[in-house]
Amino acid sequence: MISLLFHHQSYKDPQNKLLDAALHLYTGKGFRETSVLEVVERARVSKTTFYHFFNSKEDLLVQLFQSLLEEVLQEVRRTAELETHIAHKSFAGIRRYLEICNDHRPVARLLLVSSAGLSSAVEEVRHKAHVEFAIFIYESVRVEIEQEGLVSDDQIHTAAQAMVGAINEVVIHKIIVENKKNIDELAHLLNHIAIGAFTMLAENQMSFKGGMRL
Amino acid sequence: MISLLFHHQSYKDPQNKLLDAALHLYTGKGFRETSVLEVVERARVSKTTFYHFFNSKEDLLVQLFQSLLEEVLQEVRRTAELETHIAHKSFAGIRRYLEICNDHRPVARLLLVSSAGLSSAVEEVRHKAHVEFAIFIYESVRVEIEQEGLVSDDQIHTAAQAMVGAINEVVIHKIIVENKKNIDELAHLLNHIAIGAFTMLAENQMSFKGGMRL
Amino acid sequence: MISLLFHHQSYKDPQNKLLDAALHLYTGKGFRETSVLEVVERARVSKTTFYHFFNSKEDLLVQLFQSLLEEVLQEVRRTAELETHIAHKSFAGIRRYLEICNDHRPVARLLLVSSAGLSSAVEEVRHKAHVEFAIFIYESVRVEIEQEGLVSDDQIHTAAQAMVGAINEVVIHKIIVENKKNIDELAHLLNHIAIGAFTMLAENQMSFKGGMRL
Amino acid sequence: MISLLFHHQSYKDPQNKLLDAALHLYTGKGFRETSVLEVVERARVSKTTFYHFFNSKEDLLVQLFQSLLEEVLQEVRRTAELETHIAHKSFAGIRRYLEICNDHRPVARLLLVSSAGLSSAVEEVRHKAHVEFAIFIYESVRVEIEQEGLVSDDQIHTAAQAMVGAINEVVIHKIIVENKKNIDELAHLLNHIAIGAFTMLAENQMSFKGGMRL
DNA sequence: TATGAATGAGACTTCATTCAT
DNA sequence: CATGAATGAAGTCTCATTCAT
Repeated sequence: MISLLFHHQSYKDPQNKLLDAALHLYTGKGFRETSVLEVVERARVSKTTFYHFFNSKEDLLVQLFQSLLEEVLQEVRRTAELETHIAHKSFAGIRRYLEICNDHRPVARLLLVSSAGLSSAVEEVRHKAHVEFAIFIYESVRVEIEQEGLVSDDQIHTAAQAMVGAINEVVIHKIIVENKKNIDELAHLLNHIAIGAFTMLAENQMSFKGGMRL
Repeated sequence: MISLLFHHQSYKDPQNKLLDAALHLYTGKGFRETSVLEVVERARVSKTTFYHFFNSKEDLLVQLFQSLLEEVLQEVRRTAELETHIAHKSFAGIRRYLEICNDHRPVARLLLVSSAGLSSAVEEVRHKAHVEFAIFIYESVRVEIEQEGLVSDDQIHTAAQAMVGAINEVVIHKIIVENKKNIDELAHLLNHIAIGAFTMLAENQMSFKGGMRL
Repeated sequence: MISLLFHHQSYKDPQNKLLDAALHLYTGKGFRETSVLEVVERARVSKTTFYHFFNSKEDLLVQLFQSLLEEVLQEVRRTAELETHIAHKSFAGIRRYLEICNDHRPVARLLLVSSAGLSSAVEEVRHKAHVEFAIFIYESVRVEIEQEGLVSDDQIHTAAQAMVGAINEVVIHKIIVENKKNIDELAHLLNHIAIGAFTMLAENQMSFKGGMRL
Repeated sequence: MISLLFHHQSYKDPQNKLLDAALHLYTGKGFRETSVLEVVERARVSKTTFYHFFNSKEDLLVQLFQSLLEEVLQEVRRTAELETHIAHKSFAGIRRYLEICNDHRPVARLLLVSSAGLSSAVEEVRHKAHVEFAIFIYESVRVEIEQEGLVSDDQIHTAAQAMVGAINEVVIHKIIVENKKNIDELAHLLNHIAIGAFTMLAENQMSFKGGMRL
C-alpha cells in the first residue's frame, strides 16, 4: 500500500493516480460535487481505466477510505509502540491521531464529517476502522490501569468504542470546526477522560444488577 | 412544531406531509436512493409544492433533521426534568436518548450514520444538535459531582462534547448495528463513563501544564 | 367594439383592460414570452377575472386578433369609401393598409409574423381576415378595370387572395423587416401589380384548357 | 443533406432520426402539442442526445425548417432547369412548388401556417427561404418578358417578393384549406398573375414620381 | 371578484455508466 | 487502454390552470 497521506510523488499505476486525484478533489470540493470526469481528467487516465479498477464512483470513495484509515491507524499504532513508557502509550496514540487530523484537516473532515450517508460500504469501512481504533484504545489503556479483571470484557469494549466516539467528536468540534491548535492539551484531556472512564468502570463494576442504578 | 416521531395521524399541510413522507422513505430506502418524485407521490402533493416549501432535495433533509433533532432533545430534556433525584438526571436523559434510538432505530440510523456528507447545511444542523446535547450532559453531570470550580469551563465543555460522541458511537455500534436490547445497562455504563470522565477531570485539573502529561 | 389601435385612454371594463395589456405585452416581448400573470398584473385585474372573460391564454390572443383585424379592415374600407375617384379606390385602400402597418409596426409584426402556429383558432381568425381583405381587393379592382365578364369569378377570387398574400409579404419584408418609409411608392407598386395581374387574367382568360400553358 | 421529404428509409444518425420523428409529430399533432419526450421516444434516442444536437425544442424546429425549405427550393430550381422552353421555366417552377405542397400537405401546412410566431430564428429561416424563392421567380420571369431595363431592380425585387406571398397565400387557401386538386390550373393562374404583374410594372415604370399615382 | 396556494405538465440540465471504435 | 457518443435517471424550474377562502 502506497501512502496517500505522507508521500507526495506522482504515482505511476493508474489506481493510485485515481486515488490521489480523488483525495484532492474530494477534500477540495466535496465528493458529491466532484464528477467522475473530473477525477479521470486530473488523474490523466481514461474512463475505461476508472471502471476497470473501481466498480462505481462510490467504490472509489470506499477504497480511498480504506487506504486512508489504514494509514492513519498504522501510524497511530506505530507511534504508540515507539513510546517506551507504558503509562504513556494511550496518550501517545491519541496525540498522534489528533496531530494527523490537525495536519490534514481536509482529509479529517472528509473522513469524519463529509463522508457517511453515501453508501453502506463506506459506513462499513468506517465502522471497521472505529472498531480497530477501539481495540487500540482498549489495549493501550488496559495496561495502564490496574485491572482486577472484575470488569467484563464486553463492558470494556463498549467503553473503548465510546472513547473512539469521544475522540472523534472532539476532533470534529475542536480541530475541524474551531480550528484549535493546542493538540497536546486536547490529547491530554482526552486521555484523562479515557482513563477516568475506565477507572470508574473498574470501581463500580458490580454496582449494576439488572435495572438498578449506581 | 408537529411531532414527526410520536404522532401518527396524517398531516393536512403539505409541508408536514412532505416531511413525513421523506422520513418514511429516507429511513426505508435511504436518502440518496429516494427521488423527489417518490417523495411527492407518497405525500400526494405536486413537485411545484415541494419546491415551494423546500429549496432542494437536500433542504428537505435539513428541515427534517432539524425537526427530528429538536424533538429528540426536547424529549430527553423533559425526561430529565421529570427525574426528581438530582443524582439520576443525567442517567435519565441518557437512558431516554438510548430508548428513543432503540424505538426508532431507522430514524436513529438516518440521523447518526446515513446522514452526514450530504451538505454543509446538514452538518451544521447536526453540529448544533450535538452542542445542545453536550450542554444538557454538562449541566446534568455538573450538579451530580462535587465541583470545586477548579476545572476550566472550556475543558468541561470539551468533555461534554466528548461524551456526546461517546454516547452516539455506542448507539451506532450497540443499538443500531448489533441491535442490543438492554438499554438500561448501556445507559448505566455510559453514565458511569461520563461521571468517571468528569471526576477524573476534576481531580487532575492542575496536572497539565503546557506540553506536560499526566 | 372599442378601438385598441387608435384610442389611448385607459379602459374601464376588465375585458378591454386585458386586451390592451395583452397588446402591449405581446408586441413588446412576444406572446410566448408573456405570462398570464404579467397580463393580469398590467391590467390590474385578477386571474379569476381573466379566466372569466377568456378560456385560455390563447383565447385572449384570438380575441385580440379579431379586434385588431376588424379594426384594420374597417379603417381600410372606410378610407376607400372616402376616395371619390373610382379608379383610385384600391390604391387608397392598399395605401391606408400600408400606412397602418407602418404606424403600428409592432402590431403589424404581431399580426403578420409572430402569430401563426399558436392555435388553429388564431389561424382561422387570420384566414377570415385575409378572405375579407381579398373581397375588398376584388371589389375595388373590379370596378377599375374593364371586365368583359369572361374571367371566372373563382379565378378572380383566387387572384384577389394572391394579392392579399402579395401585399402582406411586401409589408413583412419592406415595412417590418427593412423598415422602408416610402409608403406611397410601395402602395403604388402594389396597386400596379394588382391591376396588372387582373388585366393579364382578363386578356388570357381562355388560353388555359386542361393541362395547357399560356 | 439527407432528404426528409422524399426518402423513406429509417436514418442511422440520431440527428436525422430526431428530425424525421419531429417532422412526423409536428405535422401530425402540431409543434406545441408535441413534447420533447415524445420526439425522443419516437426517434428512439435519449433526451441527452436530443440536447446534444439541438439547443432547445425550438432549435429542432429551426433546423427542420431549414432542411425542408432547402429541399423544396432545390427541387423547384431543379425542375425549372429541366424545362427547356425558356418561356415555361417560371411556370414549371411554380407548378412543381404547388405539386410538392399538394403531395405533402401536412408539411406545407407546417411550413406555411403553423410555424411562425415560435421564435425569431424560425422567422429568419422562413424569411431567407422567401428571399431565395423570390430570386428564383425574379430570374425566371425576367427571361420570359422583354425587359427594356427601365424598371428599377429594387422594384422588380419587391414584385418578386410580392409574388412569393401571392403564391403562398394561394397555396394556403386553395391547396391546404380548400384541398383543391387542379394544380395545373392554379399554377397557370399564378404564372399569369406574375407575368401580368411584371409586365404592368415595365409598362408603367415611369408613371410614378414621388407621391403621384397612376 | 380578488388572493394565493396548489396542481401537473413539460423544458432543460447534469452525471454516472455503458459501449463501440 | 483511450476516446467520445449515447443512455437514462433524476433534479430543478416555469407556467397555465384550477380552486378554496
